[in-house]
Amino acid sequence: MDKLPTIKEIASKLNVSVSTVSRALSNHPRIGISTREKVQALAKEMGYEPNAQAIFFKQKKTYVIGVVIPSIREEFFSQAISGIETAAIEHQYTILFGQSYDDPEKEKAVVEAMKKQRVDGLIISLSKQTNKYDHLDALKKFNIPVVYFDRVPTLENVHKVYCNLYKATVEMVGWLFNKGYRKIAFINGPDKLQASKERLNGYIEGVSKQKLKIDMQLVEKTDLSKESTQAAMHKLLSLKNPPKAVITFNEYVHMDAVQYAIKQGVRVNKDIVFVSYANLPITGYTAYPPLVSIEQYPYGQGEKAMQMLIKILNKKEAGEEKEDVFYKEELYPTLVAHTV
Amino acid sequence: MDKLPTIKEIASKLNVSVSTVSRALSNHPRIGISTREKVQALAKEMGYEPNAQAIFFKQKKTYVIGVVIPSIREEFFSQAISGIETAAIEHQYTILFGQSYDDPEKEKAVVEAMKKQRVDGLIISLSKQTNKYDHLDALKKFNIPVVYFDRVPTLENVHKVYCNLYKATVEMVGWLFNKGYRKIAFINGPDKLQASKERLNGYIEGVSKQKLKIDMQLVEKTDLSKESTQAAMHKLLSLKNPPKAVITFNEYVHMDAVQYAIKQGVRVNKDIVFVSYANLPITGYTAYPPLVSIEQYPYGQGEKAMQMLIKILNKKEAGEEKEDVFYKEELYPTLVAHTV
DNA sequence: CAAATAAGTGCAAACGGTTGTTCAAATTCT
DNA sequence: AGAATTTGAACAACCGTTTGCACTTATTTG
Repeated sequence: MDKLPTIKEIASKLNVSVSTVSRALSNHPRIGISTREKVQALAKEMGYEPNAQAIFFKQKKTYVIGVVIPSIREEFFSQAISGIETAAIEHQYTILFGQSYDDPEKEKAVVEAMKKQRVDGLIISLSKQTNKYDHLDALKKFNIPVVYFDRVPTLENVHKVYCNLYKATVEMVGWLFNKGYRKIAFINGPDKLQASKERLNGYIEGVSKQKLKIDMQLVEKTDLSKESTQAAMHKLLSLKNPPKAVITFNEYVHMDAVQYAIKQGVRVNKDIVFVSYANLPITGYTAYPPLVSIEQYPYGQGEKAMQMLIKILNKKEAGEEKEDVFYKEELYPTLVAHTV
Repeated sequence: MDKLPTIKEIASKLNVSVSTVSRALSNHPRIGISTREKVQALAKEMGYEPNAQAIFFKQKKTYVIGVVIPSIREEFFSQAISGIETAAIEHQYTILFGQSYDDPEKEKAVVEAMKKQRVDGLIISLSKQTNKYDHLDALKKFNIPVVYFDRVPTLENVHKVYCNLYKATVEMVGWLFNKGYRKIAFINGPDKLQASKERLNGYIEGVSKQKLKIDMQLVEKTDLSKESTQAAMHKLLSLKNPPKAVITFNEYVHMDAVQYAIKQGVRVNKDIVFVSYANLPITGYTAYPPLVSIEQYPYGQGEKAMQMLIKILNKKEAGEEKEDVFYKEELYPTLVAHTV
């Protein structure tokens, strides 16, 4: 309805120029004290608020960061978002939000929408199927830096924050070994994810380290869907010699695997024990939490990713940007026994 | 580094005016076919993309909707966000995201940040402590319509989407009665929420309807924190005549109450049965899901809220806006037996 | 007391587009 | 052929704010 007050209106009411008003409002020293006060008083009275759109437009800066994740329904990512938001707010940035639903097409679409909005930067955790990065490379032309977190590409020349799960996985196998388990199965995630490779390598190293024979029959894969996880679990249970322990890719895979095992009459954590990655709050309420988990710090990863992005943006503004410098933050998680 | 191509550069390279380029790109009929093609070809070659910031600025429209919720970590809200996002994307809107963490101060801060960003509209689920609406009223001056969902204020002159839980609560009490339960306790949420009032009224009506005596000792309250819920459960268990059934405000209260009860040696769903509101995916994995829940359609509420907001925005643009028309969408949920 | 300096403002361009209006050339009509 | 019309493209204003520069007074300074 009624237009919002602008600097121009203040100017004309006071018979001064817009530049004077602009300077008066920002306490520019060249503006006389009386003018300054008059302007500020009127601005207040009229309920003037600077139009951020206009300012951002002029400054070619939006103070908006795009955040793209596979699915907000996964507690892991909702925790991550919280970390991202906290860091963003601290630095006056806001968050433009989008989900890929693990679909590369949708991922591309939201990334493009964000490009359109001219976000200052982008934080993304890849869809599990993404194997081309064109849509993200396109952001370079637009001078929009990208920080990957958790589900990062294996590329070297990108900014990223992630957990290196290799060591922790070795440790986890060792933990199981010490508890007396020898047949240790592993349900891994999609190949394309760096995380899957690390986990697999950790598993292999862990098994070797205990001088056990590596049996690839014990290594299954899931695309993270319930069905796929059930199929993997089914295969494992169908072995002549089923495993005594199962390591699962993440909490959701864990829950689905456990659920399936129970249906098959397995006495969970008795016939077969389960351990997993990620230690989420919800775990405490589930029927069969993993005996131990590997904490992946979703909140911390999100926070660090945002901080990294802000650092990059600041360098850019200061003109200190170097094309070939890529930041990498690698966290080394450890085992946590689950607190029931 | 290298600036992005603008309409101006295209114009100068082709020796035509910017207006011609602008029109050529938007297929304006007054532009000759040959010029049009030349322009579009060059635009493509240069990788031109319109600067949405500039356009939005001129059109005084951002295509950004602010979304404020208490906490993304609650699955209820992450589901709601998904619904909101789906509807938004369909209509080319994007989502600016913020959490209040159930803190009125933070809520105010994020609402103000969104006002600064000149969002086209706002969707909000109130913090459980919010009792003043100044920060939201302030948006009126900025012509930013607000749609409340789920945690809506009791005010009449606002747009809102919510579940009316009165009827479902009556039904739930009836269900328990039919199963033979007579001493039915109720752990309710914060007073200020409309939802709490509806539930309480439903409870009272439900109990009366079965010709049972209303015993206010059986009605406890929680601020939704774990401690508060435990305290409420503690009180109920300390009664000379503890309840045989407990209705809890939501899933989280349910889980905390159950956890506490177990610690006190209660055999859940044997000594005492538990029923709850909200039927979330995670429930299927929990140790003691409620026997029945009242589905609150978080996804649907989010989606409807977004659709409502878009309708309002469209009316506004068409100039059909009426100051005193307020939309209200009331959903009437029903009981669902929990699928384990 | 003229000249240099400082203080206080205004002018105008710029950010990247859109759009109403104007203007010239080409075409059609009478 | 001259008038009327259509076609194609340029001009210019505008959105709200910032900012370099110029300009006018007043105040110092030599």
